[in-house]
Amino acid sequence: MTDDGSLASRGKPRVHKQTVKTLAFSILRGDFPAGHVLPPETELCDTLGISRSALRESIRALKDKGMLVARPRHGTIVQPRSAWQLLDADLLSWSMEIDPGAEFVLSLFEARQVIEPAAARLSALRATPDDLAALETAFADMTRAKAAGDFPRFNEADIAFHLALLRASSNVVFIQLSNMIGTALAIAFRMSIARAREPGASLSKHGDLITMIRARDPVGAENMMSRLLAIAAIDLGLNGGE
Amino acid sequence: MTDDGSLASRGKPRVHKQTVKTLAFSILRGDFPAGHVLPPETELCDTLGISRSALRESIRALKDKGMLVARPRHGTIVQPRSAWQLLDADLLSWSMEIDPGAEFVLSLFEARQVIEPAAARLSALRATPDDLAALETAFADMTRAKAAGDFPRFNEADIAFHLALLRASSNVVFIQLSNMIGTALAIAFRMSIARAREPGASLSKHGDLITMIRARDPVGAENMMSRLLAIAAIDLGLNGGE
DNA sequence: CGTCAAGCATTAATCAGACTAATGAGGATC
DNA sequence: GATCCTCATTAGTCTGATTAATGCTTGACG
Repeated sequence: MTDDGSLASRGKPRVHKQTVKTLAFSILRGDFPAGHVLPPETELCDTLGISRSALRESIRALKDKGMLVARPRHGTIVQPRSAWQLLDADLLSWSMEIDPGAEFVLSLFEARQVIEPAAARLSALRATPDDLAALETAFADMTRAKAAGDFPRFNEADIAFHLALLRASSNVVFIQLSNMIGTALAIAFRMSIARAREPGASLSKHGDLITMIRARDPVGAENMMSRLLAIAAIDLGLNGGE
Repeated sequence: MTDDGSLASRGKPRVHKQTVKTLAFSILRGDFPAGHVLPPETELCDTLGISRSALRESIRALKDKGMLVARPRHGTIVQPRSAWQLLDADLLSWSMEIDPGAEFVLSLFEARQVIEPAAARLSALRATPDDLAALETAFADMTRAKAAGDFPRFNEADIAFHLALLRASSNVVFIQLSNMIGTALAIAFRMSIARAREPGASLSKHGDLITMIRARDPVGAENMMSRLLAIAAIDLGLNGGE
């Protein structure tokens, strides 16, 4: 799921996976605009130099993501963006790799501002010792990475922290949105880099949040997370939504 | 996407789609517990009476949903629930059809309590005339259906209302969660039926919500939606989360 | 007896080509 | 002009053969 062919991710460059990415990128890049019918299967097989089974499995994947629809006699046609399942793990990472788009970035952050405080509240009510340990570990990694000036590693630990928080909420829906949150954080990091800002100004707040959760203070945890995200919003140059 | 073979949904009973459902149901029902390897492709083809291409496309779909993982020499193994992408449209409807599960239902409702008030707030800021018209139409349908005592139709209109609200928020992430919200509402409706309760006690609140949005009152809209959901929580016998 | 490497067997992944079915277009019929 | 029939196009399905990945067995070696 997380491995592409680009990085030598231990082993096996499956054909259809590569094809899926190729086709998806073509669509994302706009080579095939919405409503456009792409060439017949046999022709595409020729172009891509693969067999029909492999191509069909690739197309199946893209159909399940809402990017394509196939009908006999008509061909395979590209669906408008509105039909895509943008929260799909693959689609999310691809569109991030190409170009997230300002509107999408804003939507992601708005969603974080709503979901993460709620997750913090629930975590304060339900977090298990294991959950707290995961949060502590991530926080320790963040602290260490910042001290070392290793910002990529800091971002990684930051993401781990927020995902651990979602898991601690014990809410299945929130946990399922981990991909979205993780992607949003990765984008935020890249934007910070682009602006030559130092990320991690809110490090101490993360520690305070753990304290709140440990103290079983749902209101405090929720507020702390809101404040944390408000700082992040300023860092990103967003107005914060209010 | 939305059509199954069960209902005569205008035309074409595709083989692999039926197979996907069959396999998914077997897994959901627990015939194949997590970690279990299902029979080799050739054998499964025999059992199901289909060709390998069809079976393979079906398995691809389930792999993309996180339910299966295939490795040469080992076979295709069933993944634990934690690896499944539960917010996937198909998976959501299937697990609802089989058995939602109390924990999952609670998670869905908690997510609604967080997301929908926020969507209401954003709608008050951004709703276009078209969005308002969609809300009005859905509300009118609700009113009419309730007057006629047609509860299934009422539920349908209710879902349309909430989806229109998400769309009016202009937040891509919220819009993408339409499936989840719709499913949650459908479950809520079935639970109400099971308890022999009359749904729709909060009808007037929906109208008030439209008024708030029309008046561009974000705080009022958010509060109204929260109250509306609190009523729904009571109807469902949930404690409401606070 | 334990360790490691080569070969073997199993299974998914891929390829190749034919056949089937759905469906819109265009022509024949009235 | 409208209706029905035929046909061409394209995705869907089937069949079976080949390739590649990988755990397991086996046996050599220490």
